[in-house]
Amino acid sequence: MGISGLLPLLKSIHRPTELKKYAGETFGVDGYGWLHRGAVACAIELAQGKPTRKYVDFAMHRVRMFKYFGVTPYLVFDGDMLPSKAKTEASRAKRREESKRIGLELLRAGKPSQAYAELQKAIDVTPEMARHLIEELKKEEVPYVVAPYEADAQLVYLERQGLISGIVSEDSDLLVFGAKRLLTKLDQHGQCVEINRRDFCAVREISLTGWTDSEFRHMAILSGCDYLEGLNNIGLKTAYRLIRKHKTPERVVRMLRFEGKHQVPENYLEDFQQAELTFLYQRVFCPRKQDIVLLTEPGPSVNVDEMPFIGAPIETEMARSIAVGDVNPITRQRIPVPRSPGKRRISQALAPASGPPRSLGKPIDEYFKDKGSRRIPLGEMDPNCFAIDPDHNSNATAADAPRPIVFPLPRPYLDSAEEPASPARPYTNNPRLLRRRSEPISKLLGLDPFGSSEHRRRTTGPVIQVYQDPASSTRPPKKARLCDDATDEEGASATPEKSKFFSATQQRKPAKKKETAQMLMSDDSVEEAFRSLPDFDSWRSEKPVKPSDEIAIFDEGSPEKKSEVVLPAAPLAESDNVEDQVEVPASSPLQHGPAEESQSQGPTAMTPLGELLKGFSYETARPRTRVVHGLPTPASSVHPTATPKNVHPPTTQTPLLTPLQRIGARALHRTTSGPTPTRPRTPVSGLKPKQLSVPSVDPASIPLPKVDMEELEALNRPLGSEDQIVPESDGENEENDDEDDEPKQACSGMRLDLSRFLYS
DNA sequence: GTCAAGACGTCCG
DNA sequence: ACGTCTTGAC
Repeated sequence: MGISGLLPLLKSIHRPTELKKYAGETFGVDGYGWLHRGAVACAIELAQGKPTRKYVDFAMHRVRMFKYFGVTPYLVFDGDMLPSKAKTEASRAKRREESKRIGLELLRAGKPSQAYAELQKAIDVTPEMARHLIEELKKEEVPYVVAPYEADAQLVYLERQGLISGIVSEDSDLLVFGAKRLLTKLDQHGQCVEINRRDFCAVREISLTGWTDSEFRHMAILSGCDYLEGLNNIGLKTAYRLIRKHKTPERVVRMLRFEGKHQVPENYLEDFQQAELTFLYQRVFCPRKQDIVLLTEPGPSVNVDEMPFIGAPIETEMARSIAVGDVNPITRQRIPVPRSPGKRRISQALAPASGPPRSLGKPIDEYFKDKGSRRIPLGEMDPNCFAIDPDHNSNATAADAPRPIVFPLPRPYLDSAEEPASPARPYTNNPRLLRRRSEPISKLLGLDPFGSSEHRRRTTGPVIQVYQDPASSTRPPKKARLCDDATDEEGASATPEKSKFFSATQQRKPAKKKETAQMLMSDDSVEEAFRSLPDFDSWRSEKPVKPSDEIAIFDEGSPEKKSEVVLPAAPLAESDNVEDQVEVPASSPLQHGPAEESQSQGPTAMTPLGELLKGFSYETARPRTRVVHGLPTPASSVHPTATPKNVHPPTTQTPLLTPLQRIGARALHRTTSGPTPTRPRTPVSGLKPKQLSVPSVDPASIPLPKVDMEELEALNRPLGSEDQIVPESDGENEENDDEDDEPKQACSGMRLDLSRFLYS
């Protein structure tokens, strides 16, 4: 279930990838999902009560696929259901029963296909089924855990703890829980799609730029989620608009009631808050502490006792028993150990643990201190050996029973810092940057209703390179509609900025589509870009110009290129050495002193533009993005989705740079490692530089428009391993990162992928 | 009056 | 994921 329509809404930040690109990492997976899919294959047998283990086979097949690709799966199973879900679960159970009945009838009636279809709806994944799978997982040393309540929350917790570096799931709820890295649409070949929280700023469908987790969550809940029915006629888009416009759920509800167009239940707000608290504080099992904890560390103002809806507390020993799969999380009864399916595996199971890396430090040792018993193939044990009296069993379990195997990841950066994961891929982590960016705006403004004190680990900052071209004729109206009423409410702070910007622009091309202009005005990604024009500052320090003139630079090249230039909203984000010339310190008087970042830049922080922008308190408080002004070959800033006209101009093909551009290009070149719109760094061997510049590629030959070449390159780069290799790198010593030192990395093999990717 | 965005229901893998 | 229906804007 989850939030219907959320994943499609984020389509523009879907990054096609393959599992093998995450080799060496551990990914959490939703065990229920795999079991369910496996169960579909044997729906009939299950409905008939026949013994079958096909669902186990399916899941294990996936496990092996993960291993094959070098990725460690960390299976997480659902536990008990939350009170808030109990009702819906009850009705679902009823429906399953109904489907089962109908299905079996159809079967008897000799309509197998219809029966099958019906029986698929009757599938119920039980703790016993999970237990069967768990037995196999133990044999293969696959880490797993049974969540006290929902697997989603558990997965996100594991991710925050750095026990996994991402989550493989089809459930969009994970994003609402705060997942940072989600892999979806995984197929049997290992193809999948990555959705990264840090890319949210790049979503094209709606502008989530600067949105906090809190706002995002509000939007999701408002549109309807598992914990709270949505209001009639309010889907995601509308919810987005409402939150954007009114900022807080309270105000949204007040407005809705005032307008009377929507009927809002009496206690909607209370329910809403409960839903949110459930997303925030649901109980999970911490493999490190071996105990129940809350998904989010509660602040002082949070009274857990007043939140029964997040699930009842669970005693430590019980929680452990549940976590390892010994006890049914719902009934709290011991789950009988299934009779051995796997005699063939005995030897393997008995084999001295080759499994988990040994030198892993103490938490791990703890997990393995019960090694002895773990080695005994449970499947071969007497099923009753665990059937102890309830009083006693918890103790026994805690001490003797197998525990989830937890591999501390070979990913130093995960544990090292507050700023965890900044993982891999096209990203780099500049803690400072992230920190800055993660400051919730609403907080700054004192708007956050439920005090989004939340997690410290939020990743909000813009990270990926986005080539939003507001002028792109592809989507203006939609966005305009989504944003327009936001603009009129946004108040004085925002408006002037826009008008300044656009008055300038419009003067230039008055006759140009008015529509477009309006759309632009309503598009805050423009503000975003404008606000953060990095190099404006630097430029100006050398040769001050009026903002409008700066804009002019963009426009001048060629009218249609304006779009490209205006927006590469950006990313930079990830450059490690951000503070160099390229970065625009500025923009946010509210948020941070230019202090640290501008050793060399100090002065630029308050350049004319900076001052200009001072007025826009709200806007400027948002995370900033970096824009790469047209310079480096325009090509680089062309997003694949750009209309052909954007791509074609021959001029874009010529890498001729003005001196100024060269400076900028050099700076960017040197300082960025993430996907940036900048002129390509040295391409991976096997690719000619030219191939990286978009114009040289026929747009038509690019099947996946959402990906741009820079990103592709970045994606194919072994950043994951970089992180591992350079654990402590604070970002200052990686100048060459994205350049030619790649060969050094242990990923020469991946290069092939790039070309494949490019031309497939 | 038209058009299109968005919500919602149904079907499919 | 697709298709239909309702609603709101122009």
